[in-house]
Amino acid sequence: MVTATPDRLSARERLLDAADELFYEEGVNTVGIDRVIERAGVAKATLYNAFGSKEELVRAYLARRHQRRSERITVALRRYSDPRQRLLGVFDVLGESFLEPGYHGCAFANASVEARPGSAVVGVADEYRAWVRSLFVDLGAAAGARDPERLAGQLVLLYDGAGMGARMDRDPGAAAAARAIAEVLLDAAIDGPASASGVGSSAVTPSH
Amino acid sequence: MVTATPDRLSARERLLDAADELFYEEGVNTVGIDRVIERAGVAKATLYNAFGSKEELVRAYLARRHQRRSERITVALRRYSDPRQRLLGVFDVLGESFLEPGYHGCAFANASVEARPGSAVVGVADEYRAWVRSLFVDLGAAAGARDPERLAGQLVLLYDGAGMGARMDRDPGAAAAARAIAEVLLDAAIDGPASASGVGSSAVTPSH
DNA sequence: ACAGTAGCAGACAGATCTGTCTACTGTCAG
DNA sequence: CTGACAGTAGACAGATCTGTCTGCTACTGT
Repeated sequence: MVTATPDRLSARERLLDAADELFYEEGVNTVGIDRVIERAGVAKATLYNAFGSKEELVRAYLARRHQRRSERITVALRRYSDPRQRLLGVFDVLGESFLEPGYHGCAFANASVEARPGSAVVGVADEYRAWVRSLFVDLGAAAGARDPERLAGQLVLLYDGAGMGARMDRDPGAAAAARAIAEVLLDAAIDGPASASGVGSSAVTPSH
Repeated sequence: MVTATPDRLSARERLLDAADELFYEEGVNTVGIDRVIERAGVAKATLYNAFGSKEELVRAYLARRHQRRSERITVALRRYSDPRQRLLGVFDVLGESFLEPGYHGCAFANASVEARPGSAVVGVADEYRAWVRSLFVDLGAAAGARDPERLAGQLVLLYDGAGMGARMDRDPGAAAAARAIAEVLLDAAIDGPASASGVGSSAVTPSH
């Protein structure tokens, strides 16, 4: 039902492919429906029959992106058995993404900038971020962190910073920089009780 | 010439004020010219007389934002004389920004998402980022970092990560988290040659 | 054979956006 | 007083965008 003939994907699938390329590459608001259906080789009625609205197409595009990204990371981490390597491996995957041609930053962050505040787009972005965070919590716990939640917060910050730097400075090396910092933080999170300053308690909860 | 009567700002200034609020709050592409001139209380011809195009208005809005932000940080850092406090103070200013009502992330990053690739917007964003980086280089050097360039790269990454986290997770505490990490990195950049792992050389250059 | 379904092509409505143009108004220097 | 100037109000052109609707085609299960 979803799958069409073997050599030709279903209209829905082709629409999602086209949406993925165009929306990610050029932005959600810049790309009109007409260009999406043109690239997908699909009639306009088919799009509205399958998705109902542009916003829903955008939501579906992001949902699929979330699914593929989490799968990709999960699979890539299977290469490692050492918990420490597994945690740092997330940044290696990130670095691979940065090197892909046409990297334009985090799709969820980008779409979220263009979305209306109450939009469903914000919802998928939240889900994605929750997934990343919980991934880091699990990896941190497995690696023996004293406070996995706190470490995860720090790692998400590095994850975000790397993505932003890679986009704004066109510098794929941001992933390696983030990885190096992650190593330091991971060591600090496993070793004895706090190294020098009051990092132990003043970070995860705002002190204002 | 620029300044009008004392109680009433010049049309150009009122346009920039309106553009700043609307473009930052709701996005550059979402807000039309009509809404800007309506809020500024200005005729449409006046806008095109003063700026020539919407893109130029956007550019001017970002340029003023850059100027104000750098001034704000510079002034705030005058409170401290200790180089270490001055460096970390940048993240305190960041935290204050996050607490302001209606914080919506880095204006340059947001505008850059919505801009066309070759746009002048990308140029001002680059200038802003170059300024932030050189600020961190100077502060790091003053604080006695062995490799101020490398440290600055790390701090920019934290700066970006904090901004992204504050926006996407609606969490102003991201600044404090970034500050805590910055402390660790600053210590590591000043102390003896590398603490545990090979952080000393493998970070600034990607090891892939 | 035939009904049902999925899809294609494209016209169309209605809204919105940028940018231009005309005509009017108030202020101030000379 | 008068001409230059800066600004106001709003109509207008031309483009573009979302979403709907009509008619036609091709395949597929019974």
